[in-house]
Amino acid sequence: MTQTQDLKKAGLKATVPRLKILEILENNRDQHMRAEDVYKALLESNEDIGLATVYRVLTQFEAAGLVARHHFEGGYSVFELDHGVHHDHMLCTSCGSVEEFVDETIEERQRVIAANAGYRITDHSLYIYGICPACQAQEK
Amino acid sequence: MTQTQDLKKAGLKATVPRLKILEILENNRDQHMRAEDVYKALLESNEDIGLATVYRVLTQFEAAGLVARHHFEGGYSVFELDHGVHHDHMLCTSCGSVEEFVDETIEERQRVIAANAGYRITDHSLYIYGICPACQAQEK
DNA sequence: CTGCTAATGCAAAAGCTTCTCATCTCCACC
DNA sequence: GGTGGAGATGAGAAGCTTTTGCATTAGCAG
Repeated sequence: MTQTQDLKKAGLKATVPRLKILEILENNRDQHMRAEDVYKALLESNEDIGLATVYRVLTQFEAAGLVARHHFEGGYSVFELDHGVHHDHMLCTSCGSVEEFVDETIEERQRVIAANAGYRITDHSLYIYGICPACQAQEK
Repeated sequence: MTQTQDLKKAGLKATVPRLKILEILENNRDQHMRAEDVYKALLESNEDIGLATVYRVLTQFEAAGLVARHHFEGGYSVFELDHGVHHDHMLCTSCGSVEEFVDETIEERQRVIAANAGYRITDHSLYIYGICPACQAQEK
C-alpha cells in the first residue's frame, strides 16, 4: 500500500508535509524521534515545513494510530511508527539507547490487576531504566 | 524522628522552606502533587516561598530519596512522599484519580528481562491508563 | 556571637508544545 | 481539465512547566 493510501485510510488528506513526515519515520523505524528530530530531518531534505506542522501532523498520526507517542524521562515526547505489535521499552540512562521488548506474562498480569480494580484499560506504558552492557563496560 | 532530623540525615540543612514543603507532602500522603500544587498549598499557609524554591527543594528531596517523581501523561512531574515500598500506578484518564499497586510477578519479570539483556536496572515505571469503575458507571 | 557557605526569592530565560491567523493546497465536483 | 471551498500550512507569538542568574538572607559550626 502506498503512503498516500495509508493517509487516506486514516482519514487524512495526502498533503506534502504529511507524506514527507511519514517517509522520515519509515526511514528511521529503529529510532524514537522527537518532533525536533523530525523537523531537522525535514530541513536536511530541503523541505520547507514548519515545526508547528510537525507537531500537528505527529499528533494526528497518533490519533489515527499510525504512530505511538512515548513519554520517556526528560519532559518531552518521542514518536515511533506503530508497527502493530505492542511492546515496552528499556532505556539506557547513560547513552540514551532504547531497546524494545514484549513479555506476555507482564501483559497478562496488567490485565488481571486492572480487572480486579474494575478498570477498563485504555493504554499502558512500562519503562525500565538502567545501564546497558556497553556503558557498563566503559565504566570499568 | 522529627522532620528536622529527616533532613539532616539526608544531608540537607533544616531550612524553613524545606520543613514546610515536607510538612505539606506529609499532609497529602494520598495525593500526587505537582510543584504548582505544593506552591499553592504554601501560599494558603501564608508562607512566603517562591515557586523556584519548590522546584529546587523537590528535586533535592528526590535525589535524597525522600520523594518519588513520576511522569504521568501531560508533560509535567508529580511528586509523592517515598514511603519505602515500591509501587506502580494505575490512572483514570477520565477523572484523573490514581491507584497504586504492587505485583511481585511483574517485578520479577522485569528483573529477568533486564538481566537477559545485560542491563543493570536503576529504575522503572509502569503506568496503566484506563477508566475507573466510578467513571464507567457515569457513562451509562 | 560571628562569619562563611549554602539556600532563597525574584525575575528572566529556557525548552517543549500549542495557538492564531493569513495564506495556500488538496480534491470532489463540474 | 478547471474551480470553489474546506481543510492544511507556515511563521511567529504565546502558554506551560521547569531552570537559572544574581543579589540577599538564613543556617549553623566554631
